[in-house]
Amino acid sequence: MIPQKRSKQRDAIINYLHSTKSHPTAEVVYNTIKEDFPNISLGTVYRNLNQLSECGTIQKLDMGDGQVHFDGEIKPHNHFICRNCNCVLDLEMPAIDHVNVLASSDFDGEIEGNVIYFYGKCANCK
Amino acid sequence: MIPQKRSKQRDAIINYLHSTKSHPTAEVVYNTIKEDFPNISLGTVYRNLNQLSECGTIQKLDMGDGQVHFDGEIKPHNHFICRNCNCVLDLEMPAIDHVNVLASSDFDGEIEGNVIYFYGKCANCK
DNA sequence: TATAATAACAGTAACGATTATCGTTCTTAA
DNA sequence: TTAAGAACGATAATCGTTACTGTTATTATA
Repeated sequence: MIPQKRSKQRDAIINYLHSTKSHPTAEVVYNTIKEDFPNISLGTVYRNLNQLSECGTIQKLDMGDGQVHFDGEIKPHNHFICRNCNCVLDLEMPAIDHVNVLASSDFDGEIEGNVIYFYGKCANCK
Repeated sequence: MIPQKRSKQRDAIINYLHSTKSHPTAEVVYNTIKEDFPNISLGTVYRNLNQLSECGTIQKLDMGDGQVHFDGEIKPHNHFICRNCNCVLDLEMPAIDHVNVLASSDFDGEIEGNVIYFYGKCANCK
């Protein structure tokens, strides 16, 4: 689960994700890291992305476009997906926790959290 | 896009989805319909599920478990996913549209809608 | 009711994203 | 410095889904 030995490849992946506000797929991460590590394997990228998201260093985003995206920003925030260009943007907004209370009325289980995705047109596509 | 000829297979898929409150995957739909149509093809199930969700007869749900789920209930409602048993439940609650306004402040694009998934423990797993 | 056009089918191959395997290389504690 | 084994690169396998192809079923029209 938690990495036990350091590796240059993993460091590079973390650095890249912390340096960008985009929300790259594994493929994009792979192609980017490849510039510095021409021999890196796609499997290595997947293994590290999964490991890092399991231990909370990065965030895994599934927004329904058939590919998982990764986000170096781990403080809670919401995401916007453009229906036109499919770009993914962070939304700066207060945590929306009160909807959990709304959802809890008339529900017998226990609601621990929520994930909200917003859809529409980004500034460029509007 | 819109079906032009009727088929028993498609009717069976619609009936099944309208008769259950579960949110089956294509695989589950396939195995269920197979009881009445032993020769039905998985491709037929996928083709019809996609067609039906395109024309609004059913709803497509991507909840981040790697498989798409389908929902015969098309009036807007939210979903709950149990972190323990992975079941998917409908949440009876008012539409949560005001969060779009919250999200729109400080955002230059245009927000058209949102999808909220709630996570936690269902009544059985609590 | 019979016919003809073609939508929808079953079977299966192909695809794309992701995961698993395996022998080799690198990291790190002793 | 060394040895254990974590992490790697290369590649095969898996899984969900889509595309293709020849056949069957639906339906508008005669």
